[in-house]
Amino acid sequence: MTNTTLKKISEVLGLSISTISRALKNHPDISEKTKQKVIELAKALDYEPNASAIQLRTKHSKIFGLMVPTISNFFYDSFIASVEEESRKQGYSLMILQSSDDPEIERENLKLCRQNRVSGMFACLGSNTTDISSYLRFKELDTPIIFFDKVPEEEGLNKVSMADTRVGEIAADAIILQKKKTVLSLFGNSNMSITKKRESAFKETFHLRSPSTQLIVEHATDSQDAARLVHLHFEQHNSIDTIFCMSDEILIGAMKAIQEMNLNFPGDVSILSISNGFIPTLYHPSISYVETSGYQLGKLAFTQMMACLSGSDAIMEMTVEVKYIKGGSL
Amino acid sequence: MTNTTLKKISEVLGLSISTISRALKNHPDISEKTKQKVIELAKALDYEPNASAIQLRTKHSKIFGLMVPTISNFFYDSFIASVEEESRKQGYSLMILQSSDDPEIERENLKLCRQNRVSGMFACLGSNTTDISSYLRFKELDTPIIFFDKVPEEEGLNKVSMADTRVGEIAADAIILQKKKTVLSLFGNSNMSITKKRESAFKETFHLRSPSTQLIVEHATDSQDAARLVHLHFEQHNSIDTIFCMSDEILIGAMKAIQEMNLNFPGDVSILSISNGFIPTLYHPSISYVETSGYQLGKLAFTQMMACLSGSDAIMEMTVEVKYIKGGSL
DNA sequence: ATAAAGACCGCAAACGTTTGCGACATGCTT
DNA sequence: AAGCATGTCGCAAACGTTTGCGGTCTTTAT
Repeated sequence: MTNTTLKKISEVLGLSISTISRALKNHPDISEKTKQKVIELAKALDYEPNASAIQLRTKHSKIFGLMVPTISNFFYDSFIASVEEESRKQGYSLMILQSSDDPEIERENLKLCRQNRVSGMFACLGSNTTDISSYLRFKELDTPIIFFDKVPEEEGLNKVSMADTRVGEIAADAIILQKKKTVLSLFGNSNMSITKKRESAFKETFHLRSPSTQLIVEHATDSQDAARLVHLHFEQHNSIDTIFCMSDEILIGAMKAIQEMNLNFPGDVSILSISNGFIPTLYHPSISYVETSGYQLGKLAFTQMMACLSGSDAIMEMTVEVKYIKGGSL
Repeated sequence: MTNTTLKKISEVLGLSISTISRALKNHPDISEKTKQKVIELAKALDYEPNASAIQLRTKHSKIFGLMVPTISNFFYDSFIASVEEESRKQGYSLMILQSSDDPEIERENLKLCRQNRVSGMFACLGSNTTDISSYLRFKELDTPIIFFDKVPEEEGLNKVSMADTRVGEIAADAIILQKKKTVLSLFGNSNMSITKKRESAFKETFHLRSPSTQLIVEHATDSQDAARLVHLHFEQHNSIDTIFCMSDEILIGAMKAIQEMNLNFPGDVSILSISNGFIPTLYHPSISYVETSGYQLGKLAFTQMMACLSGSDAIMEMTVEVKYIKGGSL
């Protein structure tokens, strides 16, 4: 079964290729009669325009690139789902790549996107990405690039992220309000800007409003590490009354440790997390959390992308607002 | 910043376009000296081949299409991650679409893939998809299409799935082995072949090996519905000693209900689930489950895709083996 | 009757590659 | 000296579209 092209239709109908093309796009130059004939035959022959040819000719790929460290992640997958949804509505497709936190793969993937001449790029930095020159090439090519979640610290780039300092503040406030004395605070990889922001705001808030609270700060590399840290500190301090987890991954580890130690919450220890809400509601009572929604972030990123595409050259750094969701654990 | 093309390089070097093209592909016709010069300049000018032009010329898009009902799902996202990983290694990109279980969107997405002339298609049917003619068009175009997870019942198609009847058997066996008397069995949407297979194998096994076990069978539409059903049956029967959940979604709902009723497991009730293992290990003790790995299924789908692309015209229906993972809940 | 104005359509170039074929020069064999 | 193989390269067509421009024919106004 050979593909049907404009040429084939034109030959059957005895018309020129350009007429067929125009007829299918409802161009005013073409008479209604021929339009009807063309459309009919096109349908009969299952004509589907060749995207490559159109891209080559028009230089509009109608494809967005999207890179995340990993797709299997509660935050990213909702972000992706959100962007995919909007893209589809606007007639764009998504090309999704995962970097696996490997700078080499990251570069390769970016190259792929450039070669496919994506119309725009959504990008989340890997945790150990230091050189962002590969990202900057998109700017040289006038391809808008929107950084999300883990964004570079350089100025002059389009970024959307959760209001991470607010996240830190709100979390700290919630804990302070409950008059907690000793809180084990678990953060993620400390060279990510997201960690820095959340951590410094968190600490700062305690410093200002409740300097007497004892803060034990740790950095976990993953779930297992978080569990290890919780075990460790509960063996040493028996005074810990609160655990704060800056991400789902860390929360999962912490909860495992708590259940293994047969601790009740909020009886024996209170828990607060930062999450999109899915994981916290799996537990009983549900975990209190500061909400960061990948879905909302996706919407924001998309509108920013559209703004760029429609000619706005303003560089924007936007954040989506966050709120505290009270569960039963704090 | 204008894009650099073969033409531009050729003009600078005073060579023909074809020579540039051949030099960059290490064609034997070109002398080492010119190759060096060309490669050097190409690098200096940040030459990146235009994928659309290549596609148009060679008819190889090097892009796979992948459609799932939703990306935000423990099973699918690991499947996607798996396929993405392999694709990248083989120099392919992935175009990911979600149908949101809407046949209309499903058709639109498939059209998009065809227009982009994907080299192959990975597809999972939506729960209320009945007409698969839109999928079959790929076959007419000689584009391999691999169905996974929720596959059509028609013959003569490439399919990979979990060994669903085995899944049902193993689950039933595990319950029988523990001599359970009354089991509340929660399945999903009953017009999906995956549900049918698991359910009939499950029932059949009980029928053969333990006809005295009382089976209460229900179909839940989602997590909430599963929770509702558990509450409902526990108010009526106080003899239920086991709950079986055919998916993560259902397990989550069931667990919520159990925790709300303050039931201990496996003390008050035993639990068995079908899952990739992530959700079951969040609870304590961890839930026993029959393992179905999206990751493995992805690998299998990919090898089948590669087989199709390398000319094999054998239609294959393959399944990945499953095993019982004993947790503490049964 | 003639000119002007639409209405309708075709020509051909262009987008950036790949590739079969032929051209030319050089060195080697008889 | 003629013939032949070999090493390097360029020509030009093709992939499937889009689009500026120009052409023809019919209609309408003068």
